[in-house]
Amino acid sequence: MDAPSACGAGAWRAVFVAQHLVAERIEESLAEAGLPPLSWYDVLLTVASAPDKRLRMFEVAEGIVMSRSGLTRLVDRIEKGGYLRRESCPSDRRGTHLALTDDGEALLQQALPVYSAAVQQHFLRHLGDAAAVETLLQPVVEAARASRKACGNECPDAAATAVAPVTASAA
Amino acid sequence: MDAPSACGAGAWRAVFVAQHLVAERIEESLAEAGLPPLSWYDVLLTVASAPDKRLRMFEVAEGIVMSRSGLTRLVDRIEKGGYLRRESCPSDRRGTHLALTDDGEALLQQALPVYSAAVQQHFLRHLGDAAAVETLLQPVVEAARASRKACGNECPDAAATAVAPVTASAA
DNA sequence: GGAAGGCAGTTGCAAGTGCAACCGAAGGCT
DNA sequence: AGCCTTCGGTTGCACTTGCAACTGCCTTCC
Repeated sequence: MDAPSACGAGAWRAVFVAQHLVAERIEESLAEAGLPPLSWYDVLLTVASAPDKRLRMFEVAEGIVMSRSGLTRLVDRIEKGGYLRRESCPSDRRGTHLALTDDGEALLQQALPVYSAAVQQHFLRHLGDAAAVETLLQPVVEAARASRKACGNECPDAAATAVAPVTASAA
Repeated sequence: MDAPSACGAGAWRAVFVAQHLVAERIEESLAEAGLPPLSWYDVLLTVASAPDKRLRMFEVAEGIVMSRSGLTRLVDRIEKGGYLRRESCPSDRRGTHLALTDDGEALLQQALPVYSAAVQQHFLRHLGDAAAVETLLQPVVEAARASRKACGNECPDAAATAVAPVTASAA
């Protein structure tokens, strides 16, 4: 009777559970080291890895999969901590550029070893083939991002497909 | 310069982002169908797949990776919706058994096609080898669960490391 | 040039979640 | 038996997040 797992939902559950558990463990490692929570590095690392070290709010929001309002508050906190700076965007006066402060760079230097070690210990260490996971999930991420934007308004074909029952579960 | 991805964190990012994006899309599919949010099915499916259709609170909390207090409130909501029933546990008077009501079973019958279709469309459809992902992540899940319990009480040496505050904010 | 519509970011508000503290019950120890 | 520790579940509280509404700016079209 366990159709869900039969139709491959087990893989989804695995991703779901693994993400929650590993995130939990990484948070714990960071907290133990007296460092800010994981979400801060999502932002800081995204900004740091930008070609010119500056990124728009919406670009970061997209990169870390967070709502814009959520990012506004998150950036408020990080900025108040002194690790991030809001700058006006010369090309678009609506926009805001995010840039790391010196403290922000220092924080990354301090946190990256902890972060990397946690990822290694709680994730990579137990993963047979990390590259395979990344490769397999890449299309999922891309499709979901595309579908996300498209559905910002609506998704006609997606909705159409959604009504179709899961054929695989017929097993 | 992208050390994080070099050290394999790319796979972690992929899992992180994929989970968030896919969960978002599934939530959307459920909402479009006028169905309750994903977290409800985490509970209902977990209970429904139990051998005797009954599960303790802590078992469910563990299965869906949620704090006990969080589950208490979540079960409050589902129970108030009429889909779940708290029963006293005969073997342990501290305990609470969760069981589906008839409406709960009906809800699952109604929701599973939508849920499965969403998983199919936003996840499996783009996944080359679902079984491989599940297999690769399984050890991660198990290790994280084990590590979770172990540190559930405390991690003395880790606490020692925690005394160092982040000095970078001294600017 | 001016109006209409869309986009970037922020704010009010409500919902969901975790931590710490608590209560009652179970199990171990003397 | 009685005490003490541990465990299961709930509650108070604070925090984070998303949605909807709003402001200001950009873009398009007349």
